[in-house]
Amino acid sequence: MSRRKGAAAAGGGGAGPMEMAAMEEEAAELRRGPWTLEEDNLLMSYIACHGEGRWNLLARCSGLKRTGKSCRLRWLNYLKPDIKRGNLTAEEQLVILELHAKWGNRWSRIAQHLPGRTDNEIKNYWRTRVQKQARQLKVDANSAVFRDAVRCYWMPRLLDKMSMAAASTAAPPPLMEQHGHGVVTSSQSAAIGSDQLCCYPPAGFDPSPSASTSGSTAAAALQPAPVPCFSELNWEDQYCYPSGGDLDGGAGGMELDSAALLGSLGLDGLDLGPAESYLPDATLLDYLNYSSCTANAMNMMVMNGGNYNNSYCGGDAMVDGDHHDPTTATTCHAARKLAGEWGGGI
DNA sequence: AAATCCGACAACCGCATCGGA
DNA sequence: TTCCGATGCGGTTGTCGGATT
Repeated sequence: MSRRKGAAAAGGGGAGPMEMAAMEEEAAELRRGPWTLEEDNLLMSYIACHGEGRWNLLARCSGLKRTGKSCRLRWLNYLKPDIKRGNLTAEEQLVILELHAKWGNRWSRIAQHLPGRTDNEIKNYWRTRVQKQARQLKVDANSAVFRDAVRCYWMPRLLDKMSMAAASTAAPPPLMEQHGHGVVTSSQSAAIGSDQLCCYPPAGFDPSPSASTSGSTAAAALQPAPVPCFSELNWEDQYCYPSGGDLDGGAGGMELDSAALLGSLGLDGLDLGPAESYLPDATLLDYLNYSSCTANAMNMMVMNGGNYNNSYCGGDAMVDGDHHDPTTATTCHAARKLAGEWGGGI
């Protein structure tokens, strides 16, 4: 990189020799690069006395040999007391993915919806992790194909994590909140490591724009180890109970405990009506083999205003005779019901 | 153990916008 | 209305530390 030498480069035309000399002298004194502890303390104590703003004045009067811009950035991105540090939670990642799909690279706007996070941090997250996934898929991070991949495979995995974190801590599950901007997550803090992104498509995903849903070439490119899906965590142990018949009507099987499932989703008391009115017929094996995720279905439905995308799983779960997941079906049904109760304006 | 690679993030830069004189 | 300094925003790069060879 051919980086310009600080403010010295800004000293363009119009200035006389004396002024130029003064500017060069000033520029020569300006510090660049990483901030020291002393500089941080100086900046913090100045702001404690005089408040934020007027950064150029601050830079001149505080004794810091930094530009006003540099001071502002250091304060906003690092020193400000309400800055939240550490890995982005699954929920925060979800918000970023959703809002970026909506607004694009409007980092500061996105940051406004993530208290304690800076636009710089979000931007870095996007560039280092999200774009990496796009590169592995060999698609543009801003392309519709990649957005679909994010929505259909990445977001559900994040929602899985949220569900799993909720289950492991016995804390209340994610509650969907209705915000003006769209998504919507609770305040869980399921912090995950930077290496734990889970964005892998199922077999059959092909990112090429002209491709159909078969013949995956990109699945192998997405390397993060799959995180166990909600449905892989013996959901039938949690939300089913022994009954005289399978869900498909066979003998000696399990029946879905809708109340328990809805309770896990924070939707206690939601009246779904009779299960047979929306649950499909299928064998338990079908359910176990079907890697759709209950909480995902719920959240995705809510995010999409009840218009669940069949390419994911919900539509199939409701109508496809080969693949059924009663938990998904239940939550899809619940989401549609909620969408209706909320006036469809989710 | 040393060299190299790579990811994460702090920091800088240029440009756009805003607001006051 | 215009000018100009201050501020905000997004793109890009430098640096550091851990992982890998």
